[in-house]
Amino acid sequence: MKQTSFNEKVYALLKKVPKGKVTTYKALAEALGTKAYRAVGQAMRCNPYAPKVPCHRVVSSNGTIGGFMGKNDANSNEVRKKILMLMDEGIKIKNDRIDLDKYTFRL
DNA sequence: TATTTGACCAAGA
DNA sequence: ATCTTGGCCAAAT
Repeated sequence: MKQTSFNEKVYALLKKVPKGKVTTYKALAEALGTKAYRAVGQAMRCNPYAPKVPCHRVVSSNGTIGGFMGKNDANSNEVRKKILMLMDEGIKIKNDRIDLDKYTFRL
């Protein structure tokens, strides 16, 4: 997986998201001046900078966590850990959903 | 160069 | 509420 300028942009923007806040793929893409929501997700899939780029802090527009690490079958235990991590940052999650209105960071 | 794919989104059935 | 469809853009093949 080779990194591209687009990915770098995504990472840079994502790095700016403070703790206790989240953002959506859509918001990120649009903040970059594009509508490539999906491309943003692909950048995450690569995720070359583990702690610098907090993929767990990026959620889908509907408030769900998204796919992340291979989205384990029915239980998605990995995703669940991330949910806990987000909660640890002060984000409230209800039934695997994030309160977007309160926690989405304005880019 | 062309086709496929994807951690998405919104609207319709 | 769940599933399908079409659309969107960039990266990978």
